[in-house]
Amino acid sequence: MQQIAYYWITTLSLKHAILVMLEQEPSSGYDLLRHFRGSLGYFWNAKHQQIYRQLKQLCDEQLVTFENTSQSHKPDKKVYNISSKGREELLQWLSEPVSPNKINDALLVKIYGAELGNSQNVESELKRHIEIHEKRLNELKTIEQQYESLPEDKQVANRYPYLTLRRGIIGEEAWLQWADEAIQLFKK
Amino acid sequence: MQQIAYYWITTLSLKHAILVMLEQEPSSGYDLLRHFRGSLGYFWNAKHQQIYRQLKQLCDEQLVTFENTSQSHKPDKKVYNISSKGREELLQWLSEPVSPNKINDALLVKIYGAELGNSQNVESELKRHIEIHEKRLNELKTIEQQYESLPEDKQVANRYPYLTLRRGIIGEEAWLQWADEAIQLFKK
DNA sequence: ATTTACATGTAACCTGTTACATGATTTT
DNA sequence: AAAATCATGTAACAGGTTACATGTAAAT
Repeated sequence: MQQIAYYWITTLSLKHAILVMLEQEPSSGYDLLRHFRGSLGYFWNAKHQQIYRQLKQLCDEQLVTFENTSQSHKPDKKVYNISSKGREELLQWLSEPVSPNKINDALLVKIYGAELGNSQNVESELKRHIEIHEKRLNELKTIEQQYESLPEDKQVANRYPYLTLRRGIIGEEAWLQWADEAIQLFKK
Repeated sequence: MQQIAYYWITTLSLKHAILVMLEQEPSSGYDLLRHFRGSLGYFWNAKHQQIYRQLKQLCDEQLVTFENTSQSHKPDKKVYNISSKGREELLQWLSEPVSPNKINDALLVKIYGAELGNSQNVESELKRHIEIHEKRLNELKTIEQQYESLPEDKQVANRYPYLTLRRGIIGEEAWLQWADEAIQLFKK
């Protein structure tokens, strides 16, 4: 069996993505949501319904605890903390292998089948995506500039998150480079 | 609402990926599975259980038809054909926008949290992934060489699938370029 | 002898999305 | 006045994974 080396590969990463964030600082579900929309969102996505459901499960498993916190001029919120059991779980997960990212890219399915339909539709769809990716690249580069203006000790402290940012930047640049090639082909 | 422009964006792409393949040639579930493991697999993945279930649904929706085919020295198989209703559905889908690819990358979650655990574990995990990506890049380049040795008319006929191949190659090269940066950082 | 390829499925479960639901405060 | 942000949830459904299930034929 070719796959035997991978049979113990772990999945369940929403759980661990949340634990990583809670390890950095106690957060409410809404805080986590914003985190997912910001930096983490470039490599892990989740909707609020998923986050709240997952937090409930994490409570049931005693991997996190929470406290109700009242705020002035804002609704109450539940602030979650990672527990020692949660920390153990996280360290265990960090030491295990993961399988490479699964890719399901509908735009490429469309391009693959572009011959069948109206290729102009596909071309304008491609252009729409180019705008989205350009915007995202600019956002990432802005974050990179902020990182580069940090004092050196803070840069060192954040070097691993910075690496994930670099992944985003390199990935988006490559995407746009490919899109250039694609546009050239559609022009022919 | 920022998202309002996208509210009619379609999903459901396993369905359409299968229809695209059936439009090219009638296939059994097993044929589709191999297709997903081969060229298409670099941007759309599905397990056999998912494919067989989806084919059943497509039958129920009358988007495909099938015939039982017996083969010598091999088990019987069901060969599926796209129906005219399926062709309509496919053309409709090709003309609609899709949302950009959702990314959920567990390796990046690990790197993001690398400070918390043993960074050597993360480094060796990264090296394992580098091997996988190098292997995949080589496979893609082999397919590209096959494409380049085709006569020009066949190259033109396959230019859209070729574009998806280019996406794979450029994407893998960028991934490996990033991994180089990452390895440099771990050495420090 | 063992593994890989061929070929198709069911059942249980986990993960992710969409729709529905509420309500205060702040900004435009 | 309308929209965005803050804040948390339920319910139904769709999409994807893992485990179970079976059996032949060809290749190593």
